[in-house]
Amino acid sequence: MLKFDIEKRVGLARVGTIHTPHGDIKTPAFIGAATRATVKALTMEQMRALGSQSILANTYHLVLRPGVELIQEAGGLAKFCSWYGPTFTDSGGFQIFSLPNVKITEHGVKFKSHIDGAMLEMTPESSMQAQWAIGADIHMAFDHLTKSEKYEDMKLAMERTHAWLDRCVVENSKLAAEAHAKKSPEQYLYAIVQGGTFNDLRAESARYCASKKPDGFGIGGVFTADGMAEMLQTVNNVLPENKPRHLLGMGQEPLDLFVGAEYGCDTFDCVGPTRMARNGSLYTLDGRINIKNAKYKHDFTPLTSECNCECCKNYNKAYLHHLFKTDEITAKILASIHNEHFIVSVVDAIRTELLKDSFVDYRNTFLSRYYHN
RNA sequence: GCUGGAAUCGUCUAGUGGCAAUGACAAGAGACUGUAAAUCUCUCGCCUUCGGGCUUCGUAGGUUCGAGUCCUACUUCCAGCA
Repeated sequence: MLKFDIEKRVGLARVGTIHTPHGDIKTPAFIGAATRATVKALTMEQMRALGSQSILANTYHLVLRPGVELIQEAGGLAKFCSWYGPTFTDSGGFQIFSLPNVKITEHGVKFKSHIDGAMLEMTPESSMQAQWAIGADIHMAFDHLTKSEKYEDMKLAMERTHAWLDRCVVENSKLAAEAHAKKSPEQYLYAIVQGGTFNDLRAESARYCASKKPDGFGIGGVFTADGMAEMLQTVNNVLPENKPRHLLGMGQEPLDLFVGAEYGCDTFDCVGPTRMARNGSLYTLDGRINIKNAKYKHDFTPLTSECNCECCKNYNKAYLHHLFKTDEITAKILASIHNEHFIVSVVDAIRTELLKDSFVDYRNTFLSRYYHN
């Protein structure tokens, strides 16, 4: 069983530590999105230096390339990419949602590979097998997201997620027993709560997931902060307190992280910070700015004087503007260092402020300044 | 000097008688949430009440209902010959 210590509770919020075989995660924490075993534009050394505690890779993408066998040959995901710390994998469920040409049946999902067009099938069993082979510390159950906003569709997706969770749990036990026999490190399974924007479905999903007694929970299918507080209250009041909760995919907006942590989520992951960075949209305490805008051409001040990332400590906005306008690789690297550091730091600060009992003041001050415009 | 060829939005370019005129780049702005994203979208002659109006393809004339496109001269550039 995954060890999770909670040292402080403030309402639904908690400060804790997830103990994995490859190290601890002090929560709340932002997990870097390393979809293809890399956080785009960043080295693992840079990730460590900017304060990241853990990364999350994607099973679908790694199955396609380089293939699960190669990662096994390397000694698992962490060794393969030289991340000497805790790792997560997402199940591939999100790709049902994001890729065109997917065929969903009770058995599983048929994808058309976006690389060579080959038909591939992923099932709860095959996702579990792939995740065990990839060897991250924490795995996500294979779930079903839907683009539909209709209640009936959301209910069906949730029910399928539950049926698949049953199969994930069975397969996971089998694989865990095999690993245990071989004395290889333990790996853990998070069930994923679905239910969309419907709180009765969310509550039902949380109850169902909890009944399966997984090691932790992912909360999936969340796309905006609208209604998130209420939804998280519904879900996290049902989920057992003593297990970690990961809010899947949210964290592009600082608001997501404040609401997520306040209402009981422990970890977050999001591609937003690095994608924003590559596209020139950079976080400051006064909101995001587009560094490519002409007004920064002659601005020789740092992005923000209150940031101590490598980018802000050493470079100015005019230089970053120049790097973006000339499409230099360094632009994306520095911007990614900054944005990832910014978001990791926001969540770290939430942890600190919860411990100091000053969370609410911090949140109000931060958000009113950040969303001032 | 002669003989050819060329001149179109900031740049390169499409266009060989029929709607301010193609594409790329540059420029300006926007979007992005478990990454098919180093991506995508919009604007890009001037004015506009968004219906449209006005002025444009080196310069000046001409032919034509109509010219970036054909003709004449000039200017500039390129190539070859003197």
